[in-house]
Amino acid sequence: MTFMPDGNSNSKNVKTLKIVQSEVQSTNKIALSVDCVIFGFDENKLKVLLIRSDMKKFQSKWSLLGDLVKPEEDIDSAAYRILKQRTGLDHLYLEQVHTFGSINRHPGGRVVSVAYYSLINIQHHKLKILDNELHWHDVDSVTDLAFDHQEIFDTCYTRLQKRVQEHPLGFSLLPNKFSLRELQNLYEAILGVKLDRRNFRKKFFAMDFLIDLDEIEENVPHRPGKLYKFNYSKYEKRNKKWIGIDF
Amino acid sequence: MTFMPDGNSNSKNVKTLKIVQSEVQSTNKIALSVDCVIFGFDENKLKVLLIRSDMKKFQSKWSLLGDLVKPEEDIDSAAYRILKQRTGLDHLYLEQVHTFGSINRHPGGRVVSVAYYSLINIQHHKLKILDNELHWHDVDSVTDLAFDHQEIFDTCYTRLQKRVQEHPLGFSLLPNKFSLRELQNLYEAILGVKLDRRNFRKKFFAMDFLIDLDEIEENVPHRPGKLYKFNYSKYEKRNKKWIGIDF
DNA sequence: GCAAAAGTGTTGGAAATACACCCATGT
DNA sequence: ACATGGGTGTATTTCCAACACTTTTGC
Repeated sequence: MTFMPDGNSNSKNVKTLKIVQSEVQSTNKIALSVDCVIFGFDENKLKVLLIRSDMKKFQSKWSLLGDLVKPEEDIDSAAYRILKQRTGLDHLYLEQVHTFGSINRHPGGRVVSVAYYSLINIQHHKLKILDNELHWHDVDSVTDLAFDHQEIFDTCYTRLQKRVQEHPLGFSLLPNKFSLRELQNLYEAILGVKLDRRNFRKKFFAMDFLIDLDEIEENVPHRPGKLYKFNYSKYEKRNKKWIGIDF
Repeated sequence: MTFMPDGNSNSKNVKTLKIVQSEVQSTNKIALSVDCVIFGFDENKLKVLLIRSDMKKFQSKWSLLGDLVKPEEDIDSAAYRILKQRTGLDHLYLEQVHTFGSINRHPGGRVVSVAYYSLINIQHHKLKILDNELHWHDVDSVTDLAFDHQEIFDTCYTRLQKRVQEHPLGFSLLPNKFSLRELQNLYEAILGVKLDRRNFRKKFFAMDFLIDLDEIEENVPHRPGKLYKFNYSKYEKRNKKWIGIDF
């Protein structure tokens, strides 16, 4: 990055560290925050974690989980910290999506927010902190969030829908052992479509990233399905060539 | 976004505007910048605009075009401003890619940078401002940039390679009227591959987004090719369904 | 035995790939 | 005439979509 004071077109324009430091200090009137869109999957529905806004102005509205980034904190670390504080969880899939920087997006002042999304397995981690009515909402019912959180949510949801088709993210929403039916329900919930069961199975078996655990479901009121887990190490070694122009 | 002072677990935690404002002000010790990776295409090579770093510490290194975001400036606007200042151009394709926020990425202090990339047609806009040795570099020769600009560049280049296959971005790098050979050269340069000429043509004709201008190239030392332009309005009306799970 | 979901194959069409020859122009 | 790239067609393969019946288990 280069600093360009207005009107300065001198080509011998070299700055000492001290000059740059004072430029940085005089310009840092912008606060930085992180907002997390945390997706989960339960009862064959895609869910998202929301809380009641703790700002008076948005008192009746739902809001994403976020916080200001501390001056000495990496932004990715801030996202992990928020996840940890809100869900008690570490080591989750977390992806930066977009940075929202409209001037008036936040009533408290100029706050630029970096949006992340994360996927967590609802079964494995019951929520322990329930402040501000923290709980899971069906993604379909998410409307009219506080701040510009609706836009952030929509962006993250769209990103998830795209990513889940290109990368095996979805497995982190499922139990360690899952049936193909559960996997298909997950994809149908995320993408909002119905898929042909036979073709779905064919596709996943052809990928050859599922490990047959030689176990079957229990306590289901019908013929139990076989259980699988995802072969991450095999997936990591694959080298996909991705040339395919298609608008 | 929600503010969560450490240790505060009161579920009636509602904040007035004044409280939030003071929180924002006490935390805004982070400067925000924008860095632009500006791609062009010339002589069948993909190019990128770089300048010499104007910081003493990186004096011999090349650097991306960037600047601090002003406190009252939208981040997208800042990116357009930088483009305008550096190239004299408006109304360009510009896409936000990623935000880089490591603690020590900038020697002048805590600076978080939002990366954008842009595509411009080198033929149409000769550079008029040449401060800091601004000029076009072959993307293949870009190494060892100042700051963390190598990482930013790599991220943007990878993003371009992906996007150009899904959206008709490439046309903004070409003249208004172009031959299919030029189009293919562009794709080959961006993706770094060789493509079969006949299949390439078949694919683009099948898409049916090219308008045949009934004109031919001039001053070429061989049989001249037909000229086309891209049918943006038809492209906008298309509704692509994009279900296709494929890791 | 009945309900409910598991499991399994085939076929036809579409799209991608591989590949070779003639044509138009400038020199 | 020749060098250069423009322009075209076909055969093959691969992938995807559509579609129906039998099997296993719980009740």
